[in-house]
Amino acid sequence: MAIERRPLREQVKDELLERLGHGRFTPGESINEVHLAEELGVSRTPLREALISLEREGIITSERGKGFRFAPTGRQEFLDLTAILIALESLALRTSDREHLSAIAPRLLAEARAFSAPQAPHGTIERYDDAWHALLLSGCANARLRELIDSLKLTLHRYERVVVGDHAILERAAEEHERIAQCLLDGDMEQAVAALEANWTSGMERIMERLPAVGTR
Amino acid sequence: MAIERRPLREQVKDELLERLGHGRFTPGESINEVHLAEELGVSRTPLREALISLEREGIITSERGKGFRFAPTGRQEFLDLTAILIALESLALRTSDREHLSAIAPRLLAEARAFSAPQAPHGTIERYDDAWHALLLSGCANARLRELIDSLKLTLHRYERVVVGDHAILERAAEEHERIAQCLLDGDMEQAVAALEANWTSGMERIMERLPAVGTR
DNA sequence: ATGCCGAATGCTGTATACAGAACTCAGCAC
DNA sequence: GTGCTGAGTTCTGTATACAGCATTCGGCAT
Repeated sequence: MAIERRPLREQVKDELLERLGHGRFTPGESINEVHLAEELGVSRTPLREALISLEREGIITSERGKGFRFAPTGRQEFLDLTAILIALESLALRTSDREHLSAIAPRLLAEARAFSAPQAPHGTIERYDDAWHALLLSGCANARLRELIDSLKLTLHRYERVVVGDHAILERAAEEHERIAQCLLDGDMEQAVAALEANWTSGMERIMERLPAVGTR
Repeated sequence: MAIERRPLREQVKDELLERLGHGRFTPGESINEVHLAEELGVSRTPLREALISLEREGIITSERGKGFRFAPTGRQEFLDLTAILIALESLALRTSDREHLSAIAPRLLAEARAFSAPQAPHGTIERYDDAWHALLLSGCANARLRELIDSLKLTLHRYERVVVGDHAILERAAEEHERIAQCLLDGDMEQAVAALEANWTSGMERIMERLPAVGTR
């Protein structure tokens, strides 16, 4: 039955990410360890361990004597992160096993189309884009690269809140996904990579439009 | 006078990296927190914080109940890491400010040539390659990208020990650096990126030749 | 009213304490 | 001799304690 017994620090980390995704923390907000630990029902030790881990991921900042705070967001950082992720996902796709890609291409197409359909079941919506990309890169043998991409996506998620709930944007993404899948079906890697980059650029622009010009809250 | 008063956890982290670079730990080795903390003259708390930070960088692994150990190395992981770094440094170079590149190109050339010279002062040798690449990317405005590259290089350093002290290899690298600098002087970005990738590939091959086939110690 | 100073408070950074999991090894059955 | 078992030991994961820095706020001088 596999009783999952993970360290508290990891559970705390997940919980913090979850709350951040739901907007229960705001970027720049400073963290009171005692209060937060109490609220989470753990001691300061695993909380601090989780914070240090998140700090290395760039989601949290710390300053000697001042403690931790959620890293401020900014338009420039968003652009920077996006540029990195484009490069990494392109690499992952290019170096994926061709056979595996051919094998999953139909599924990639199907899932994109299923999502375009009027009412996708709720709950799957938020995760759709992530899930699709994860499937796309499931044939990437470079484990390190996959982990890195996942980690960076966590930091990008902080920006995606501005478009959460906007179905039109996700539909547009699904269309772009269809295009990528089609390229893979055709076995045209160059086009697939180009389409993937276009997908990223398009998503980036949608978010940029909605990010306040300065401060980015 | 700027008395540097950094948190112990960071000093510990640096010390561990230093020791790892000098081969005082071997990949796969497991860590006894009490002993190591004592040896470093700190308590377990900042040591564990340093270990958790290094874990996120991929230099250390942990398993619930078993504690921490230095992450095992492997030929495949080395290749994986190299592929990532090629992509990221290429990106960094391509997106660097052209004017800044023109400005530093002469220095890049000079440093590469100075190093090729018979006897470069000792101590500068080990850091030469890193320093040169850092200078090359000094015009990259993407701070996040620069941090990421630095972080990944730390993990690569674990593999470079096999060629440490081999001056021939560094001279070859210096020649490749000259080529890159020359491209930059000519303002030929495409060629510069290609030369940079060649530099990486070449270095990778030199190291691969010397990595034991299995286990990678 | 404004700005400086100092006590008081709160919070972080580090050390230590404690409970329970994992490992070790002697003893015993076979 | 080999394999199992269980007490003892070691170590980790988490909680708690403590010292010192940072911040706040009231009082005083200007």
